[in-house]
Amino acid sequence: MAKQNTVFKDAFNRCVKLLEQTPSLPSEPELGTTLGVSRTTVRAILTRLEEVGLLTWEKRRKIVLRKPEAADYFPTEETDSLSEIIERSFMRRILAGGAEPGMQINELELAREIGIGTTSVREFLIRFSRFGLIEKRPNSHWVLKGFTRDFALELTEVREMFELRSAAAFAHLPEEHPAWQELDTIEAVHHAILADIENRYLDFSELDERFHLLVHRASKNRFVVDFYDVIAIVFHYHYQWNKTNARQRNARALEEHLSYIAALRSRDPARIEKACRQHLKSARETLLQSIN
Amino acid sequence: MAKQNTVFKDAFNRCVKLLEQTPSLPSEPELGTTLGVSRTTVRAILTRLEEVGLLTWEKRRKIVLRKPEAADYFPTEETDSLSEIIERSFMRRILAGGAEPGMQINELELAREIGIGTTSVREFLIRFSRFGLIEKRPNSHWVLKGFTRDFALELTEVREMFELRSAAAFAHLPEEHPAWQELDTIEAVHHAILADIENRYLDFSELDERFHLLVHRASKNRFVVDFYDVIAIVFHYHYQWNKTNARQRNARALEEHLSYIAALRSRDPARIEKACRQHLKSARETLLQSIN
DNA sequence: CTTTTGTCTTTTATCGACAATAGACAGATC
DNA sequence: GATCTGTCTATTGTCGATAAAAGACAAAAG
Repeated sequence: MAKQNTVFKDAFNRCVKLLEQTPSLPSEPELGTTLGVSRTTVRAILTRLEEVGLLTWEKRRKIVLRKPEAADYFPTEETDSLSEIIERSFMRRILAGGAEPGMQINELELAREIGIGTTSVREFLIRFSRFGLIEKRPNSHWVLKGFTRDFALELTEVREMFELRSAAAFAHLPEEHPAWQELDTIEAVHHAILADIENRYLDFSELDERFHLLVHRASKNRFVVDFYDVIAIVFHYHYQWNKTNARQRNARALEEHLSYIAALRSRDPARIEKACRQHLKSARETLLQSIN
Repeated sequence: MAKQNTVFKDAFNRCVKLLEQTPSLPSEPELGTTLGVSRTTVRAILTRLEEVGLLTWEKRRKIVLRKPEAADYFPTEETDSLSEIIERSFMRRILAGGAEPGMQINELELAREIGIGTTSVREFLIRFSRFGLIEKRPNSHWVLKGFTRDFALELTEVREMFELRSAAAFAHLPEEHPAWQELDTIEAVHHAILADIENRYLDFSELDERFHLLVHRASKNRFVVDFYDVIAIVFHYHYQWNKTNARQRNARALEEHLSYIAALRSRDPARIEKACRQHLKSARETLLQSIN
């Protein structure tokens, strides 16, 4: 194949879910906006909906014929984009598998293992290289630098620099800035998770990312915001593969976030710095623990 | 063609230059190390040297037959790697040419214009995206964010954070660390250029990069060091296309560097910070001037 | 026994091709 | 007259193929 049709399949699935609620569908451009795809893809979706007997479609008349069933959806494995597949596969190798620092990375081997072309692997590695975990030797292989203690320390050093500055900038956002409202929402989710911590402690990972990204955005600096990608990916996979004491750790982090949020709202620089440092310190310790 | 043989051509040229001085050549592995290429390429070079009548080559006997002439070298246009060509071409478009922020970037068009395949352009854009000047819309075009005032301010903000910290770390390098010796060398070059500033002021650009990179390396943080790439590329092209008052600006920067170097050598934190801030401030002003 | 050379295999860099997806434009419909 | 649909074109994402370059290994030379 020349190109995966994951955009189509993913949008199709989301459209079927939409179908469960409405008896008909809006116009093609509107549906395109809702699903975040082009009209070409919308039309492909409509064609298929008709084929599987979920819809009658004639120009503007789009009438739902029956309730969607589980079998109508594409399997979730088929809706992941190629780069997501490569990323997961690669991160598993270097975080979970016994991948030692200094190891060579072979494009061809990786491609064959995942069952894709070399171009995609190359592009992934180039994109991934900005995370500082791998390095290219021109005309030769990539070298795995590894998820080492040094890596974690360098990462957190920059993170702390950036986040302290962003947190300070947050206090100066005007009252009407949407970030304050998002902060309220995020705080509410914190309380909700804490209230049912036993069952929901795994929801923390996503919330953590949402909160810190909000803080980083206050810096209004693209390099600071972009750097948060590096932090996010590391913590994301770290949470995924290291679940010892997760409940306890997450509960503690949630409490720290709440103090941090309260400090931000007070707009008191000293208090903000204190709460921020406190949380960053325990985040660093958590990360370091998982390495040694 | 599948691959440019620029590695061969460039190494060949460097080898011919080597030939001007010695009557014979060392072993294949040694020559490979000197030129920074593999033995395969070394043998290709030797083969061609023999073909053009510069060398007799039989096993270990490699005897130079005549002095190289200008015609023996490959033209310099042919020794630039593809990514260098793309980079220059692209930077000219966005810095020199009238490229407005928000403009779309078309891979195919770029490729045709430069006369290369789309894959190379794509890979270049992916690598280049970390400089924060362009942004990808998945399944669609790239957007030029442009070399704007905001860009320059965000860049220098991070630069100042990183460099102040690196400069402070420099003071703690042990006496025997090679950086101190490199600092001496760099200082000497400063004096040399200043002594003949009228003719050599354009040498500043390269020296500037060498000096600041040395400072950033003292941070021992890969993210800090990697970020210097962004600064370097921006200043590099900035120096290249904005030469108004260059002599005067560079002379001033050289003087600032000298104070900065003296401060580093004093290991006095307050003095280092002052000299560093002073220089960063005027570097920022220079950059901003060139934008508006 | 260390280094060099001859030979061979593996890997990277780059290209062109093509399906998926985006997007443009004119005529049709409200 | 604004929005929608039908149709067509342009661009992106991915693949396999191939020359350039790296690199492995054994035999030869010091």
